[in-house]
Amino acid sequence: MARPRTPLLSRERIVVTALRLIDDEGLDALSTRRLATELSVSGPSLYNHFATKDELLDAVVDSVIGEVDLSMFGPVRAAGPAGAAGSSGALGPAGAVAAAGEAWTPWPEALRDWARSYRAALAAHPNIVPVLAQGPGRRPNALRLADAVFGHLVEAGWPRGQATRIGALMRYFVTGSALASFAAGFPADAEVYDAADYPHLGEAHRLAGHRGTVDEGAFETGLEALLDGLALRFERLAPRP
Amino acid sequence: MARPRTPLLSRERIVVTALRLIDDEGLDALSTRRLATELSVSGPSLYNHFATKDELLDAVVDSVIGEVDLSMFGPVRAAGPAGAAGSSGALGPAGAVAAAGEAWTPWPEALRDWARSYRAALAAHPNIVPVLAQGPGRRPNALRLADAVFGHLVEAGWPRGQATRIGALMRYFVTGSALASFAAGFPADAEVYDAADYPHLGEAHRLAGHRGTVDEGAFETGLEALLDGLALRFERLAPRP
DNA sequence: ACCTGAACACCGTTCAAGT
DNA sequence: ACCTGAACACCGTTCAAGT
Repeated sequence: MARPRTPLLSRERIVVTALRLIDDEGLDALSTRRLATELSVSGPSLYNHFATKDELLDAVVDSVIGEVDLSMFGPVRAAGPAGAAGSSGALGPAGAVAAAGEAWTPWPEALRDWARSYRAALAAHPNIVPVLAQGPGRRPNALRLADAVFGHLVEAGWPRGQATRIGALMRYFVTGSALASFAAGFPADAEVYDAADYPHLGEAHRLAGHRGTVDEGAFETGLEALLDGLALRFERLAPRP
Repeated sequence: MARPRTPLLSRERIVVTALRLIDDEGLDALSTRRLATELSVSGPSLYNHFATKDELLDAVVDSVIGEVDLSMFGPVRAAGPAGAAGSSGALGPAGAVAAAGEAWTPWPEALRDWARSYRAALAAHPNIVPVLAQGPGRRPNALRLADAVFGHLVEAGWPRGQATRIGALMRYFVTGSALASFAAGFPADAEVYDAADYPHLGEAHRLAGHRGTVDEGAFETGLEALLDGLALRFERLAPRP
């Protein structure tokens, strides 16, 4: 067949199919040959659209990050020619509000909403989290996310150094919670938990059955604890009369 | 040569060499053939000691978890015939103290010390964290860790459901922080951070250079925030007069 | 019991060849 | 420009053969 008049593949079709394969069968199931079969082409065809498998994985990861809601951090900058509506010079909340006519969300609330959306996006595709957790790299959506969080915290009054740390620690917590289910990590087989070896794990075999609620509860508890702890720190920073 | 009179391999030698390979060259560099070469044997020899590569990886992971300090949670139960000194039935701190003659560490302090040791052990081998984060499975050291944390929290007065969530959220945070450096995830190349696209990331190219302090600072900030937030919750739970 | 080489069904990637 | 088959240097694992 050689070259068809209308291309059989596109980057988007490849990315979507790769993500589905990773979701359904795990990261190890994604081989270039298997993916090509899934797309009804031969293996090397993929190299017309991605230079390496790593570049393909990068695109898959960024498509997942793109699902994270960032609207709580203020006006979304257009992907096209930026700068026109740019509030890049804004030094505080007042500036952002004035520029966009949008309500400015207090940082704890914004952080909470964002963390939930972030976790939801990642938890929908847990098998790819180890790749994504390696950092933003040069992926546009990941950089946009980092920019939005950092910018909002600084505009809210956090010193830049602290804002960096908060961005980091929030990512630690969210990626850690999305990487794997805590509950499902404990085998459902009761015989694993010999009372002589593990005196407190007598009920651990039930965890996997309550996977959803356990993990969700742990995430929410941790998120609230983090925000409470950060609020204490923020008050110490800028004491209110 | 066939079978030598003294075995060329042992599980421990294989595990140690595998971990070194993973640390030095990444998880992908660990192939059974490459590992065998490193051990001066042929590939299939490994299968006399581990049934599969996954079983080998499990052993490597558990050896890393074994480095985590659990002494702050009280007397270490002997690996041999347990039960003799067993405080398995202890319902509170007083019981543990009496049984072992050891000081009982308040839960926030114990949790802090443990989290630091946990992170240090994992951060020393970041390339294997994705494997380890999948949960304790049937690995003895991982189960021992879960047992110690949960047991201590319950003895400290946390309801069992809350204790489970705290164990989970602490693991989220620690594994997330050890999985990858936040700072190193941002390319050191300043040209990545176009001001039109990412107005707040103008200094992000400097992050990688301060990798150690940024990640350490973020971990410590997050840990203190978590503990502060949990302390608030604990007070609400059992209000002091 | 513990090691070997040969073999099987896989990998990621390159490249010349086709339209 | 975009697809193909053939080829290269790899994989994890099985198995019969050796001592």
